[in-house]
Amino acid sequence: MGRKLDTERGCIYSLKRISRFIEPSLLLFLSREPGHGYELLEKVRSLGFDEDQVDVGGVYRTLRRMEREGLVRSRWERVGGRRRRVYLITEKGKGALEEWVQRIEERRRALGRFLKVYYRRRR
Amino acid sequence: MGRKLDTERGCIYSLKRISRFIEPSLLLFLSREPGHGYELLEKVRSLGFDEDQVDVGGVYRTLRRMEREGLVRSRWERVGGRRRRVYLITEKGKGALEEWVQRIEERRRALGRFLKVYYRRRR
DNA sequence: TCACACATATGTTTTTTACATATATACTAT
DNA sequence: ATAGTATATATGTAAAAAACATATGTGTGA
Repeated sequence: MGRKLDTERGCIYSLKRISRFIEPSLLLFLSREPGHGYELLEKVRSLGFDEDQVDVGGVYRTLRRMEREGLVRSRWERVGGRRRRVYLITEKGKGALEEWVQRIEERRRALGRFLKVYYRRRR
Repeated sequence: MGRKLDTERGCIYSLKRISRFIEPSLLLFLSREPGHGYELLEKVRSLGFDEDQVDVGGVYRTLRRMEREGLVRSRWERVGGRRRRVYLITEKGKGALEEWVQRIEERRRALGRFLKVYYRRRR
């Protein structure tokens, strides 16, 4: 999106994402069961972090990066002639998820503090 | 920081910030009362979004950008010989804050969904 | 006068995001 | 048949944001 495009779109304010959620979300779903990119994309979208759509390219790119870093492994699968790269979480990936969860709980509390300050006077 | 530096530091996992909180936090505090950068820096830090310290440069840069965008205005003040650039929120800035609050509430709910999925099976 | 807190700011590099584009197969309606 | 849509996996690139370093100057207290 970006400020430039916001203006082009005619939006008054340009609010961007408060992000970095693709990696933890992918690890989360992969910690439950193996999955492929397209499927994981839908699951990540279901969390609703993004008012728009989650970037498809971002999901695939993040999966490949996580594989390079040893957080996940992958293998090709063929389901009815359709090829899929199915990802599995590694032990290292599980450790990373645990850390993400701590981080996310912290972040959620911080957002709570933000809102507490916001609503302190009004309403 | 970044992945490279994480490795250099000897960290096992490289978790980065889930960010974009400086702008909304500055608007939040300025919606309560005018303030200058150094003071606002401390207030933003008090929200605890960041496990580390909030970037000083980021705060000042964001304030200047917001002024260019008309979200805040500023004037120099002299307090005991010490010069400060005091910022005030504008009507446009208040509008932007309202939108940020919506966004932040959404985001908080999304984090809640994330954690709900995480804790669904374990514990 | 030395250190430290207060105060503001910019330069630069790296990382992340956003958006566009490319490719290929399977299925579904016309 | 074939055109369109859903499934599926990527990469290229530009813009934005973040991280980190550095520069500068004043006030205050030891």
